[in-house]
Amino acid sequence: MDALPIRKLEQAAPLTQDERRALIPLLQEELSFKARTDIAVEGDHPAFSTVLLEGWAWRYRMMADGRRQILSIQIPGDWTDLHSYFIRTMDHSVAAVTDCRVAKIPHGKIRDLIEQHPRFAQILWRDTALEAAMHREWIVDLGARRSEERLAHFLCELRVRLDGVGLAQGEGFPFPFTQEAVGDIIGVSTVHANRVVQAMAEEGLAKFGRGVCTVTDWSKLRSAAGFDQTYLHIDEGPPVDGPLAGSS
Amino acid sequence: MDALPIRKLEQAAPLTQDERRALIPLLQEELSFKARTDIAVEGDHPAFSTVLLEGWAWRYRMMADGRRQILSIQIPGDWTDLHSYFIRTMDHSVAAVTDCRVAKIPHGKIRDLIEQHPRFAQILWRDTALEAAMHREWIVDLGARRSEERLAHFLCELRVRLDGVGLAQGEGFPFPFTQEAVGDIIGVSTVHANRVVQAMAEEGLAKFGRGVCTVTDWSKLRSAAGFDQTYLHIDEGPPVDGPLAGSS
DNA sequence: CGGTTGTTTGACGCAGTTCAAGCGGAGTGG
DNA sequence: CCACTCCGCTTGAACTGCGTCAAACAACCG
Repeated sequence: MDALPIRKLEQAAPLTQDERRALIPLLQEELSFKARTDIAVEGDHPAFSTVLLEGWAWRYRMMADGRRQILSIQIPGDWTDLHSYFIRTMDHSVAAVTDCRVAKIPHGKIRDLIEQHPRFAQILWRDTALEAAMHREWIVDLGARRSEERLAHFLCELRVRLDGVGLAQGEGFPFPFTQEAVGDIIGVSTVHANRVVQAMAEEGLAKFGRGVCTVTDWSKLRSAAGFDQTYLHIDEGPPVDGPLAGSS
Repeated sequence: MDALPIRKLEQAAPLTQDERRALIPLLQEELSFKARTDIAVEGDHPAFSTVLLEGWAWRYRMMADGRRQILSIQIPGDWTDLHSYFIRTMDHSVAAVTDCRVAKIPHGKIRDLIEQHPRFAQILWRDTALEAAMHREWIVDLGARRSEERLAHFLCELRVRLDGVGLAQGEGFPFPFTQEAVGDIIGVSTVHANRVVQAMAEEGLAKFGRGVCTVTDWSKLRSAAGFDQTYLHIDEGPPVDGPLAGSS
């Protein structure tokens, strides 16, 4: 179960036995967060990074007048704030959506890990690049898709990512979001989020209930969303002449 | 002039004489692109990364029905596709906005550079993290700000970034975008982009003309945009216990 | 069983889109 | 040097997606 972060990193390239042995101890120090509490807050200067072991989290940004924008969703295996390794000041907050367990990894230990096993720099860096790619897709969502496409696209992304860590079973998958949260994800008001949700249920695209989303016809949802999973770069393998090529 | 990419990397941490000597030869192989031509296209598998030496570029994504979303703006000193070092398939395109000169750096040479000077992994990785931070800000823009705030915010970001590489002089700065492009940046139609541009001129926030944007009252524009430059992480210094701390 | 949190509905208004046409400046060819 | 063309900018009018306000309802929980 807690090998999840490792399994996720290995999507880039298998780890050697040595690398694995070096990484595992770093995942031992755990923190727990209750649902709806902050893991890191805008303005903080964290001295450690965290990896999500269990539960859901999100990045978000509050504006002066109370508007909130959710920036990305974190599922088990994701690094919740790897960037704090490079960037001193948090420019957004991270919160637990459900109850969470995270591994706490002091920056100094990441530094040591990379010094002793330089390939980790590349592996973690790739993770940062993937996160940027997901951000770009959200920019396309918010800038160029209609609200119903956006929600459909979000569901597609979520399914593929959950699948990657074995958390989506068949048609349904966990969906721990209120409609207010859905609105703040796809950039519409709560009222409109409700209408989009209902419209999608009526069209037979997706149903929501008790923390679960059920999709009966994925290909229909995919085409409604215009979803193309290239940007998630799953099972793609590294570039031919790239840093991780040797081991694939 | 061509030391720009180096100067930009040194915002994170000064390079040693050795590192500098290793980096400079990589910037020697140049390519030129005419305005409005593609530097890299969605679906490509680039074997090299590029750094912008002169001119402007942008990342963009086309959708099946012709909608276009611009994902980020590149100015001299920026890496136009560093991520292709890790990610085999381009999930978006990069185009020259004006005539451009870029340095072409084969992935193998980046690999060698990092092997011989491991600190470059950290320095370039930080660049990727900064790009992700800018993407997040655009997500906030498109999801939670009104169109006029968005344009104001975009101008503020641009000014700060241009300032960082010495390309903004006083009140005015180069602004090589058509109104159609402005619309595709801030996620509105061309017609509406025109109305926003005019409204901002009337309110005395910003004037546009002949490839130049003029802002007489920056503090006014800043507050109209709700601009806070934290997310650009300029002059912030690295985290205390982070990888680049020793040299600041 | 009352309070709290999340969902649903309706009415109304506004921000932004779409379509369609006209305008002006810059470049090009005769 | 003028005429033509193209491209980008501008304008108006009708339309629509989405926001806002306000209220009711449903579910959960102590």
